[in-house]
Amino acid sequence: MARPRQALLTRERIVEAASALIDAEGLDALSMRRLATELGVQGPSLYNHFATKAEIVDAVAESVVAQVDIEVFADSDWREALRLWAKSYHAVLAAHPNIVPVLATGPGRRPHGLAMAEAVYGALIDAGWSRSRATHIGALMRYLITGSALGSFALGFESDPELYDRYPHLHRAHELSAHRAEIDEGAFELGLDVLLAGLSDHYDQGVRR
Amino acid sequence: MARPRQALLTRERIVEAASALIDAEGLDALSMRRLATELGVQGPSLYNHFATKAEIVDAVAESVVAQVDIEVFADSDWREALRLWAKSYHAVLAAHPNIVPVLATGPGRRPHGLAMAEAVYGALIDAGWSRSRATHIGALMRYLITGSALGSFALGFESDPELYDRYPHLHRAHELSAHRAEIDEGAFELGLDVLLAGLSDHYDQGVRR
DNA sequence: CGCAAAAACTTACGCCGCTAGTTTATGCGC
DNA sequence: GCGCATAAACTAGCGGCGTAAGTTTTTGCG
Repeated sequence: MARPRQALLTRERIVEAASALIDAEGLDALSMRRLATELGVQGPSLYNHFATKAEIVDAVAESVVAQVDIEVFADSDWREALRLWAKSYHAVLAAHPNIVPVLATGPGRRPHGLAMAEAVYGALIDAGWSRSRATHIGALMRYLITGSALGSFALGFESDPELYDRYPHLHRAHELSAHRAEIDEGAFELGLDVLLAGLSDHYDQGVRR
Repeated sequence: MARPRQALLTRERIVEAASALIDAEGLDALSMRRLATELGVQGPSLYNHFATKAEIVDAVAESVVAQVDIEVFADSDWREALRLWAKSYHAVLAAHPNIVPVLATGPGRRPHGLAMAEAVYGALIDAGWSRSRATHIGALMRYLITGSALGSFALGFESDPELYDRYPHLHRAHELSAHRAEIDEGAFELGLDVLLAGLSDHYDQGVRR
C-alpha cells in the first residue's frame, strides 16, 4: 500500500490506541509494531505522525493529566482545593495506573502538566505560603499521589501463605490482596487527611515559610 | 572457552556488577550482554547463575533493601523508630534512585523486604494500633518514601526558561533544578514531620483504629 | 498541470532476552 | 585412580525491539 486516499492514522487515533494498550496490558506491551498492528498498519508508518516512541508515550501521559480537575483552584480555599485536586488526580491515576511511572518523572514539556503545576503552586502562593514552602508542599503532594498510584501496597504482598511463615506479624499478609481497594484507598485518605490537617495547623499558626 | 579452572562468575559478583551498572546508567542500561561484557564473559553465561534477568534485578533490589536500618524498631518508641527507619530508607534510595521502580512494586518474595515489612508492621501492632490502621500507616510510609525517591521533583522541571512563559507563577521554575537537593529533602522532611506529628496526635487521643 | 509534501510501504541494522547444544574442567563414588 | 555427572563457560540462532532509509502513490497547492 502506498499513500491511501483517506489517511489511516491520525495523532489522535494513535494516542487513543496507545492509551488503551497501556491500560490493558501495561507500558511494556506498547511497541511500535504492536501498536501499528492494533491500528491496521505496519510499524514504521507511525513515524509519519510521531518522531519517536517517547513522543507517543508523552502524548498518552498528557491525555491522562488533562483529565485531572484543576478548576477547583479557581474558587476554593487552598485547603479544600488541594483536597479536591488530590482526590481527582488520585482517581485519574487509579484508572490508568500503568502510565504512572511516566508521570512520576514530572511535568516535562507537557502543557497540561505545566498548567497543573501552575494551578497548584499559584494557589499556594496566593494563599500566602512562601515560595519555598509552596514548592515543598507541591512536591509533597506529588510524592503522596504518585507514590500511592505507582503500585498497590496490598498487591505488593504475594498471596502465597507459606511465604510468611517466618514472619510472625505477617501471617495474614496473604489476605491483603483481597482487601486491596480498602487498603489502598484508606492509606491514601489517611495520608491526605493528616497532611492537610497538619499544613492547615501550620498555616493558621502563621508558619508559612 | 569451556569451563575455566577457576569460575569467572559468582552470584555475588553478578549482583555487584548489575548494581553498579544500574546506579551508573539506569535500569534500561542493564542488559544481559552488557552486564556480561562488564564481567568479562559472554551474555548467556549469566544463565548458569540466574534463571532470568528479573532474578538478577530482584537480587539487586534485595541488596539495596538490606542496607536499610530496621534495628531501630527493636528499642525505640514507635514514633522515633518510624522516623529513623524512614530517614534510613530514604537515604538508601537516594543513593540508588534507579532501582526504586522495582522496590515500589512491594516486597515480593525478597527476605529483606519481608523482614522490613515485618519490623514496621510489628512495631505498629505492638504499639497498640489496630491491624487495619497499622496497614494503612505502613502503606502511607511507603507512598511517601518511594514517591519521594522515584524522581526528583525539582528535576521534573526543565531548565529552559522559555517553557514557562505562559505560566505566570512558574516563571522561576527553570531555577528549580539548581536547588534540587534542598527542595527534595525539604519536601520529604516536611512530609515526614507532618505525618508523624499527625499520627502521634491520633495516637495520644486514643484513635488507633 | 506539475510538483512538493504526505502517508503508507519494504528492507535492514544493531540491539534485546533467552534457548539449545557444545566443550571442557571439576570433584565425588566406586 | 578412574569414570562420569555436574558445572560453567562457549557459539549459534530465534523472534522481537526502536528506528533509519528509501520507495510508491496520492493529495493539494501555486
